Amino acid sequence: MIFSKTLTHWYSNNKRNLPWRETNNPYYIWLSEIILQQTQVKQGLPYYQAFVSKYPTVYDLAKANESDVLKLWQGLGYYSRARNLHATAKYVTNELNGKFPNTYKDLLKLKGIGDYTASAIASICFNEATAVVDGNVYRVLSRYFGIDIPINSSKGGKAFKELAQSLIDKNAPAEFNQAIMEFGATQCKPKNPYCNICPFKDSCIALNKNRIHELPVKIKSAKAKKKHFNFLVFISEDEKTILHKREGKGIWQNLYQFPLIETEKSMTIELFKSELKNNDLLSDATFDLSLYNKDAIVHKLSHQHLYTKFWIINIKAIPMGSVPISKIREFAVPVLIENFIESFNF
DNA sequence: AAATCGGGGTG
DNA sequence: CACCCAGATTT
Repeated sequence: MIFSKTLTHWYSNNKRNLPWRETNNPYYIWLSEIILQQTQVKQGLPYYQAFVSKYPTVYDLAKANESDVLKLWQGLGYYSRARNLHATAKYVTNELNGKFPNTYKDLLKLKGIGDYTASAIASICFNEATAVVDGNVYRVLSRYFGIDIPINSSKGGKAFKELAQSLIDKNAPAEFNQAIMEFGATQCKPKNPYCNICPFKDSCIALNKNRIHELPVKIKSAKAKKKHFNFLVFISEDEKTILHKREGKGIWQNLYQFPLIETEKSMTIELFKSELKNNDLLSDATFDLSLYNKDAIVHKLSHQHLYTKFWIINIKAIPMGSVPISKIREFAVPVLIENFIESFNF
């Protein structure tokens, strides 16, 4: 009780003004929570504004095309969030008559909503006392209580959820949940937290045992794998190119890209010319090949480092599946492709 | 339980 | 370079 009181008092004096704090409408809260998954407020804020502006209600989002939703999501990453967002908007509109579920248990059934998001919506919109556990909560609780169970282990997930649940103010769950996250985000930061002005400085176990820097404990993930991407940037005499939609598993599902040839090693122009001889897109056409970037562009993702070369292919005509170059900015593309499009002088 | 899914930012 | 972010889902 003293913990939650101290926390919410701190919050009342230190909370940021954020647009999703001006409403309890589950559509807006849901939208903000999906956008903010693994995403800092600063990065997500403009996307939230754009989505609210373009899709003011869940009905508007439901009747959009997935390609338009992905285009608005472009650059934010973790694109399954956008696909699930759209699918859930359609489900809520068509199967639930536009009304979001109003309990943790029922919210959990929706695509893209896991324990954290169900707890956030249930508490903020419906006053249900379910504790959120996000990266901020792991950090605050592991430090304050001196807990060194790895936060990304199944044991840690359960332990911290139960601890947060035991601490939540059942009379003000929305306030408590947002307070502990805000506290973790702006005060009890990963590096250089403001312990000298912390309201918990006397009772924080990590601070008093000088363990701030070693908590929370996290199991390390594998290092990223290197890949070599070669994009084929076709340019025909009538100013058309080729874009392919990424399908199946893997990164960037349902986004567009130039035709891709992945190779084991970095390609020189000689190696790549022979690589192209047995390519469907270029079977018996005459073309002129040049390399846009001599040194590979390294695009770093969580689990892959993409060493990328853009190959320019000037060709007389593109028989099928071509796109006017003037329209390529209408497609949702990965940041890697977007950066190329913006820097290349088409 | 471990791997996968992005991109921006910090120290 | 490692680590983190208002996590969820698949393997």
